[in-house]
Amino acid sequence: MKEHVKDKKTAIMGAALKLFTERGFHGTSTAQISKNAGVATGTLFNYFPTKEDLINSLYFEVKGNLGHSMGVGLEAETTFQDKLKRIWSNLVNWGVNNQEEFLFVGQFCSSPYITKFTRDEVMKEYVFLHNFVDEGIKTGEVRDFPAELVIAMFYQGSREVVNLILDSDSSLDKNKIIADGFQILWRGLAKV
Amino acid sequence: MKEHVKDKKTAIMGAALKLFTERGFHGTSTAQISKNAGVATGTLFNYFPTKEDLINSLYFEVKGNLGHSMGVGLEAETTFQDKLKRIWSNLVNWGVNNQEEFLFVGQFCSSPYITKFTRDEVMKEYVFLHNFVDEGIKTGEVRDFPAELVIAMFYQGSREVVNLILDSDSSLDKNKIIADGFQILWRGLAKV
Amino acid sequence: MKEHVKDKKTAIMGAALKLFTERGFHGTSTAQISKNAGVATGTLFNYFPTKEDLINSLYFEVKGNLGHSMGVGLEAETTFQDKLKRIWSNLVNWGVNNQEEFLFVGQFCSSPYITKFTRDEVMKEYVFLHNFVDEGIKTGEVRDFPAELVIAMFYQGSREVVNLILDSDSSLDKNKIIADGFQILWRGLAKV
Amino acid sequence: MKEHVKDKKTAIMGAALKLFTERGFHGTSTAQISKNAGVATGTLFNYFPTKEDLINSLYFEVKGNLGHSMGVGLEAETTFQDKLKRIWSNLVNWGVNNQEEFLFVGQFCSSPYITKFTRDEVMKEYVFLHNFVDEGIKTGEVRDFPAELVIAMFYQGSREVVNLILDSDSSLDKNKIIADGFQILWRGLAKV
DNA sequence: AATGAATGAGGCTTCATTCAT
DNA sequence: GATGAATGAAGCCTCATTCAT
Repeated sequence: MKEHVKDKKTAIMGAALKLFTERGFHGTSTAQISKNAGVATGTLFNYFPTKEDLINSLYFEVKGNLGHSMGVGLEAETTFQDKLKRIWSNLVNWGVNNQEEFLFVGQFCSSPYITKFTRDEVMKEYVFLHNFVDEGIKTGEVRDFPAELVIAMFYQGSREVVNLILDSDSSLDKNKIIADGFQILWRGLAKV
Repeated sequence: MKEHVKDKKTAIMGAALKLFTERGFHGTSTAQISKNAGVATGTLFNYFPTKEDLINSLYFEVKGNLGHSMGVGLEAETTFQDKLKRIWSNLVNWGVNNQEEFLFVGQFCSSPYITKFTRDEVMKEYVFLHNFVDEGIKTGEVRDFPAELVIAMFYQGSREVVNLILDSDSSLDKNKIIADGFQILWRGLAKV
Repeated sequence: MKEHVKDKKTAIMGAALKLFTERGFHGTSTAQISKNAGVATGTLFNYFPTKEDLINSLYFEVKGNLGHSMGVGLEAETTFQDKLKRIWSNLVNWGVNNQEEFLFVGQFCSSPYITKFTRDEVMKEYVFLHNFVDEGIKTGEVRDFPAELVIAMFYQGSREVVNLILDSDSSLDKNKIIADGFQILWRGLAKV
Repeated sequence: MKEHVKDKKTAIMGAALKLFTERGFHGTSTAQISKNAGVATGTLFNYFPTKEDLINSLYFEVKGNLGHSMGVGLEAETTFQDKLKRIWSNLVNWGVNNQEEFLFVGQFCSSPYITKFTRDEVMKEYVFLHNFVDEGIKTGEVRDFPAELVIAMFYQGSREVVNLILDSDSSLDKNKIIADGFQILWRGLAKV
């Protein structure tokens, strides 16, 4: 029974993810979402009181998921550079392997439909990245730039690499771009 | 007479710029735009047959404007690095001085409401940036990375710097961030 | 349950019939129809995706209904003349007893809002009249005129009789006009 | 100058005739009429204070024109039958030679946009037809049917003949249909 | 008389949400 | 919980008409 319930909820979120990404928030009707999810129009509102609740739940889940992926396998790395590189490739690979989620996050990260509450809640997953970079600056591995600047260029840099890989016109090798991108950043950031 | 006409059109585009940026395309009604522009609902449609025509005209104008600004004062610079730095600060300063335009472009550059035609038309302004970077790679000023990657990191990097400057929480010095940002990139890109 | 549904649909079609006939297609707003039918504005579109779909459904139903009525009781008649007379009075009586439908058909039979598809679909009901007249000409009951001409004069003749009967100014006896009208036609058409 | 004025007015009425017939009253915008007439939107309202005024003027002119044509050459005929036949072919030929006017009259003769005033005004042209038929009944040339019935079948009969001739699918000879149609009617109406 | 930009009421249709089954 | 018909506010766009030039 619990399974059954989860099925419908998952189906709704899946359909919403796809449609919101393709057509935007107002461009997608709850009826379309229900239809794509294979449930009745009323059912959606059993799980999400409001269309905005739905997109906020979705954003929370997807961005949280990204936050988790970011840190996977970090303990296996020893040097600061290797750890940072691992985070970098985790970010890029998540985007490449979860294309819809990647586009969704990019599109709605600064959307007015995502409440400040959701945004703040999600940020908690990213504290560790801030701490990690701060640490790097303190220990001198990274040159003395404002931490926000470093994080922003790092995070958006990884997104650009994903875009390049996903861009069907481009025939570049995935792993090479990941490595090249990191090299640019690391040479730019590292001391010496 | 021509002035009068231009007034209304300009007022509509101005209101649309602000509202589209704040609330998205579907989140903004043509009635709101007309009201904010101080014209009747019907007047908007005298100038733009369709809401989509309006946003496309707007995008064309705004992004074209950005394209122009990018190259201003370039002839005063001599070295490749100085030229690139000038482009960088042109980009950042345009964003800081044209906040609404900056956010608008960021939000709608990959929106489905902007037609391929508009996008292609606008791209023409950016050919010179591609050529410039290609040249830099060929002459060895820039290390041998894929040009797309370099351009993407450069362009998006400049956008991140603008975001940081505009971010009211941040109390960082504008010129320092511009310089720091460029330094990170240049060290990452330049040969030796 | 089914009843309830049918109620609303029927109410909408009834209101549409009356209003379209009185004020024309563009002269009638969907809001007026909904209001007259006692349903919400949106409800109309649950049953008819489009205003044009509504008028086409209506035309199909009404003209089909007329087609059916035309042949009622035909088997009770023996001679060709009696059969034709029965069709004649069926046509007239249908018009007199279904005034709104009668006017509706007259007004929209050559309207651009009725699609060719609807028109063709409806025509199927009238094939039998064509065959019947053809037969009459072949057996010599009817003089050798083009069948189209005969049918047109017959069908439109019946319509004129209805108009005369409905015309409130006229104080003529209904059955007499029906008989007179048929007499004129029959004397005009019959051999000898 | 007077010519010039008449030119614009005529152009407007011509465009209106065509468009009203093709797309109906509400289906045609005054802007479309102006455009087709080659004048500015405002100009139309210099001649016709209202869209309804325009269609009423048009109806008055067109139907009056038909009324006139009906009686042309009547004095050349001697017998009642020949005179009636002349009216019949005048009616048919007017319709065939003035297709747009013919359709316009058919479409708007019972339209709510034509005021009772216009309708009555126009009727004056048709008094003579009534008198003519009355006379025929009184002298015994025509059998004793209600005059309204005779006129209705006569007038609508002529319209059906026009429809048949204009119907491109039909390959019937024009003059034969005119003669056949009259024969049907005359045999139906005439004493003996 | 001629023009056409401006107006704003009104038309068709969509859609988030409710609720009786 | 699940369903889907019903609702009516709100959205995009049209259009008859006015009026300053």
